[in-house]
Amino acid sequence: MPVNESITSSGPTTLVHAMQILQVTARGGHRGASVDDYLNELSFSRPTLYRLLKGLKQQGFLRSSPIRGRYLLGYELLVLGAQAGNGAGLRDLARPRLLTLAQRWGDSFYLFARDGVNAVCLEVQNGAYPVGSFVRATGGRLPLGVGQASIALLAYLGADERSEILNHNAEQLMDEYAIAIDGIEAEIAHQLKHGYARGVEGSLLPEYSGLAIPILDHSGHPLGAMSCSMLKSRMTKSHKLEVLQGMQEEVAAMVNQAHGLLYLD
Amino acid sequence: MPVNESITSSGPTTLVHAMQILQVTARGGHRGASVDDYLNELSFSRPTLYRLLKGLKQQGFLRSSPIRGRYLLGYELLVLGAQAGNGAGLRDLARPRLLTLAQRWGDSFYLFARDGVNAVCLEVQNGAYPVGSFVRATGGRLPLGVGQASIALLAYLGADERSEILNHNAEQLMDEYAIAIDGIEAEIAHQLKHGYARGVEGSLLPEYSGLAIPILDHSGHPLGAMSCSMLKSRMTKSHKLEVLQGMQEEVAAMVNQAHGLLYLD
DNA sequence: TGGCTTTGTCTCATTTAGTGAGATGAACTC
DNA sequence: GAGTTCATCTCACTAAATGAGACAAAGCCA
Repeated sequence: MPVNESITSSGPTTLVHAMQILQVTARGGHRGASVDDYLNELSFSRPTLYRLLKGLKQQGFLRSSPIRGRYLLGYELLVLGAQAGNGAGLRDLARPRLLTLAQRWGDSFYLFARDGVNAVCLEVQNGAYPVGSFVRATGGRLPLGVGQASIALLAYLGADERSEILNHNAEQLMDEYAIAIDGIEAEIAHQLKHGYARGVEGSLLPEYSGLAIPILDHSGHPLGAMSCSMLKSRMTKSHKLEVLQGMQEEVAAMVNQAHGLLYLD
Repeated sequence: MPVNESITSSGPTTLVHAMQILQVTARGGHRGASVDDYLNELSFSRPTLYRLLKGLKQQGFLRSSPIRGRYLLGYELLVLGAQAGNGAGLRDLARPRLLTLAQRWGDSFYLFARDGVNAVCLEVQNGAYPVGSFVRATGGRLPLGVGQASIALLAYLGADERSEILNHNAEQLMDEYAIAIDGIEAEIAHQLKHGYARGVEGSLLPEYSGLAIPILDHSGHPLGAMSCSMLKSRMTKSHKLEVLQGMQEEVAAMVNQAHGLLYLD
């Protein structure tokens, strides 16, 4: 089965091929990918494959597995990935704060940013209590509309942009998450009125609940969102208010710090 | 000033150029890089630059900054980076354990793996106490020889491989860290005798101290190392023993889990 | 509003530089 | 030591990336 070509479509073919190699490797998880995996899934010759593998290895984007003939993602990606997740320096600022929150309340806290029509998870900090979430780890992506953080992000985009995104995601939201646009718009209204988001109930993860608040820059555009997730049974009125206040305090402090940092060019 | 060409030397030039673009972008931190940055630091024409930028953007490896004409690392790198750091599935296993340790003892705990002649930090979990460390975050790299985790990793490599690495790093270790090979070998001996590493005293970070233990696979090869760092004043004999035991328990549990996971093909 | 700067795109000729086929060498397995 | 798979090499070929410079578009500042 050839790799999905709709995503990795245009551009210099060498580049596309290289990225396809990385994708195939990533799909292999911690076992990586074998020469055959590449040859089966991709559509270029073996010498070319080896040339690219060699190049990617030299750049640190791949490394060879202890198992001969298998390849793993290289640590250079780790460095770049850590950088990539630090958009606006947000991640560094958020990390210790998420930890504080998780330790204090025992729930799990997240930092999200917008990535096109998706929300991408920049950082997770799990607490002591068990938790179910759509994202498993840093780097996880969700279509905007799923989860409370999505709502917090969507609410502060322009109306046109928002409807464009929702329109784009509508089918997927309904099919995969059983979430209707109406529900999302209702929650956006709730976010705008009360300053926090709760997420739309879908068919998945019915026993979990969460909260999210946006992280806005000085002009009101969303830089990201902080969210938390917990068992519904833990979401008592008082706990909700406590956690919400905790999150708001941390985000306010973050934004202050950010302003100190962002504007010294 | 052109980008360091010794690292990014050979391979298909398109690939090299693309990676150079990513490196330049990464160097810009959360401010990314501008068209001029690329044109100054790299040696290809503007149309080519734009073609590559476009390609990289389509692949999700770059995104354009809110500031026009600047580019940031894309979130695809985040996904790949998260994967890359999960060598042997170790990171997923270690993450909650590092958190437990950090919460329990208040010190900072790390997961390291070997990356050629370097040690790369796969995960950090800071505790409540302030801490100084050579690595600031996930993705940080140190020449093998620096820090306690390095010792733990080096100790379980073959003698020939070890001396090759030390030979390679010797100059840098002395110049940048004021660490002598003799000292490293002494600490390796200590690791092998007592099962844990303490790190070699260099001129940097004199007020901090640490411990590390290796994470070995079934055949005794090092998969990684777990380490901790703390103010010297906190390193009492009893605290040291407690932390060490805590780390050993967590690593033992990890290795058990790993064996359960790694061998079901 | 209008001129100015910088970003981004286009065209086209040039030729580099990546490509495929198949053979060969190296490493590990049984 | 035979067999298998991984990795490299050579060489001719031409597809495909490149550079120069012109052109279009988008902010910016007065």
